[in-house]
Amino acid sequence: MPRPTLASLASELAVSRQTISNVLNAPHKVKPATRERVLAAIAAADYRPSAAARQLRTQRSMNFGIRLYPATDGINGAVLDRFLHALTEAAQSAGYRLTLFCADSDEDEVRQYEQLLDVAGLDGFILTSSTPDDARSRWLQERGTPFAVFGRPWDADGHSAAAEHAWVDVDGAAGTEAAVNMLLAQGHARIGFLGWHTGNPVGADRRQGWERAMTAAGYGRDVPVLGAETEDTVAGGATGAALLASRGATAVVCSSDSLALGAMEKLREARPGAFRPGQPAGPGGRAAIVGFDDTPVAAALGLSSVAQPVEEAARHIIRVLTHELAATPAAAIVPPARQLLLAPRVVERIPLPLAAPGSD
Amino acid sequence: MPRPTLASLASELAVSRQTISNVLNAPHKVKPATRERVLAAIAAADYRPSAAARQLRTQRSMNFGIRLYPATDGINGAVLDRFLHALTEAAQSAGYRLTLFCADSDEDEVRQYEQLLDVAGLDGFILTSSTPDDARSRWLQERGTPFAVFGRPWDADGHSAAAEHAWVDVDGAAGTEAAVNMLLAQGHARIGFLGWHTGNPVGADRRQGWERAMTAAGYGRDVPVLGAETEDTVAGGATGAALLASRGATAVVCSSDSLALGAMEKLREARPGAFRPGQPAGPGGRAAIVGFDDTPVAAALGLSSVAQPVEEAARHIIRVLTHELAATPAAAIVPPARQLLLAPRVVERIPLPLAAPGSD
DNA sequence: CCCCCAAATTTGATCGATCAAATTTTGTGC
DNA sequence: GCACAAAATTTGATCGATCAAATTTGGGGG
Repeated sequence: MPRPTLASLASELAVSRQTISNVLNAPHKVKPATRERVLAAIAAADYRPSAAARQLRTQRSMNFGIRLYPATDGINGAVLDRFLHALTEAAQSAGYRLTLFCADSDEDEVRQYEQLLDVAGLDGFILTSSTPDDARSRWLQERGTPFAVFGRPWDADGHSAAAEHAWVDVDGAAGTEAAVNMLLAQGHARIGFLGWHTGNPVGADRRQGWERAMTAAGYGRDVPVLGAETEDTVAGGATGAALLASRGATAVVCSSDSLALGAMEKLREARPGAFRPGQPAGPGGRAAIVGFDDTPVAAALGLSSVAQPVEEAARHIIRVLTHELAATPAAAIVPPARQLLLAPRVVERIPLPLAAPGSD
Repeated sequence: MPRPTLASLASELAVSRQTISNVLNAPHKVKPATRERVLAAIAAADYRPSAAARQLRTQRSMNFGIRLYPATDGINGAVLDRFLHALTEAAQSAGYRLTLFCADSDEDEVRQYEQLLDVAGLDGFILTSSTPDDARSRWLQERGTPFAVFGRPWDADGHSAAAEHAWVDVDGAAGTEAAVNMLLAQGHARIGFLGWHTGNPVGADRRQGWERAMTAAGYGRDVPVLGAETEDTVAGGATGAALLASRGATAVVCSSDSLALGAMEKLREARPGAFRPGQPAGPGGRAAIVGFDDTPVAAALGLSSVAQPVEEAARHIIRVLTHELAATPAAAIVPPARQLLLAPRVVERIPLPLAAPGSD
């Protein structure tokens, strides 16, 4: 038995195609009695309208596109993983689907947009990283294609910029600030920061939170001494942490879990005492390290880390996009914020006592 | 200016719709001269056929579906990440797109199949894990929907089973076997195995490779002593490794990088000497640990690991699916293997000397 | 009981492609 | 030059939905 269509259902029910269509798309236009009858038949026949036919007529594919980046560093990639899952879930429950694509570069990405818009008729895109003076955003904006970015817009100098388009981001500075405050509460004073040596504005933002918190606590003069930058690797974290330790840091806030992992490994066996703050930071009085992104590695090793509310970010992005695409007379409902900065939260953990001195 | 359509292009060129359609879908039916002329016009107008219209007529969406699992353990999740990327890339260059979806359970997954087939007209599915006596495979098989599985079929008892459907898998046993052989070559003899305590057939397979290699090397009598099973966490790895060490193991092959990470952490500071094989395994003569999946964490920490050729697996899956969906008269070309077991390879690494004794 | 207006329902056209069949063009042999 | 098949091209119908306009139904007032 072939799949039911509007026409087949209509003749069975002795009503017209349009009535059934109205039951689904404009129920108020149908008399309650018929509506019930039609709904029952729809359920009985397991009828589901064809997306292709609908798209052909309405020019809506109910599909968003998202670029998949090559898995560079799976440690941090885990964040995007969670984001993608949450996005899919949110899209699905809003009646949208997600289409994946790959691109070699940002220019290629724009080429893919063009293709996907023409061919698949995608209704919008989700960008998962914003670059300074982002050409992709500009292209989409000019073309009038709905899109939302996970990441704030940055101007060419790496400063937070104003933009028309929708975005959601996590307030990195607030995250490092909270991390510093947690460490201060634990009795630390000489709190270092280990960041990236790239000009990445995201990194600069995270560093700023540390500076702000340190200054507010009256340790502003330590800022020039206790900040270090390196490449975003475990080895870089180890080297950087050693440097900060030699400068007297008893705790380190890092820009990533990779760095934090390196720092943790390095400091695990460092001279006892050197990292002992007023109050012990954890078993064995080891240095306190805080990472960023709260990746599974951090969870596995008992590393404190700043957690981004990516699920919430994803849900909001879908909310904004679907609102934008909704039928116009939505004046009644409150539109979601087109620009939203979410606060992260620090996950405090006690390091796994795996290799604690004296254990076997 | 609106997007060009077959009709608009046709009237411009003073040929019929069908001729242009033929140029794209059956070039041999068109006289070379007209073909050139049409192709030039297509390129000039940047014409791209609408997937929705095409799908409506041909009942082909050029779209595969794949379920996204919640990111449970990002350490191992990184493998699926790479797989997904490779899949997207391969699909894209074959002219297909990938649609994501979420499901709460395997039953819900089948419900989603039904929906996606009816509504979006997906052409096939890719399953990324096979369970013993898999109900999803059975459903797809019965319905005649094209699909391919990343993972071998297992019968209800957890043994490798025969199946009609297409699948690709990585030979886990061959991987652990190779790992053991590598360790043997390094001079180790008492090589332990640390696996999962779940009845998971994938884990059983990996354990078997170890047993096989140990037996072949004449250490068969050690097998009952040097094998241990625990939960798949870093903590489990630490505990398990300690146990195996106490039984005299000088090296451990693990079922996952999580376990290996725990083992490595634990043994990093273990009694010197206890883990020193005939030939030093690495700096400081520490125990040799081999993980599984070659996740970024392993790379970051210098942990040896068994690497799965997921990219190749992904490409093959797309090859099989596209072949299945290709126009029937493909008798001329060699069909790709519908069932394929790929060999993994051991990535040998020297542990990062982060916390080597005597470093600062 | 009829007229009128609003509510409910139906009809015909359309989105943009492909399929199947009809038509025109081309080429060959005599 | 002509008949005739093969090659090339065109025409009309169709996939399954929605839009816009036309038609039918129903209820209230005079």
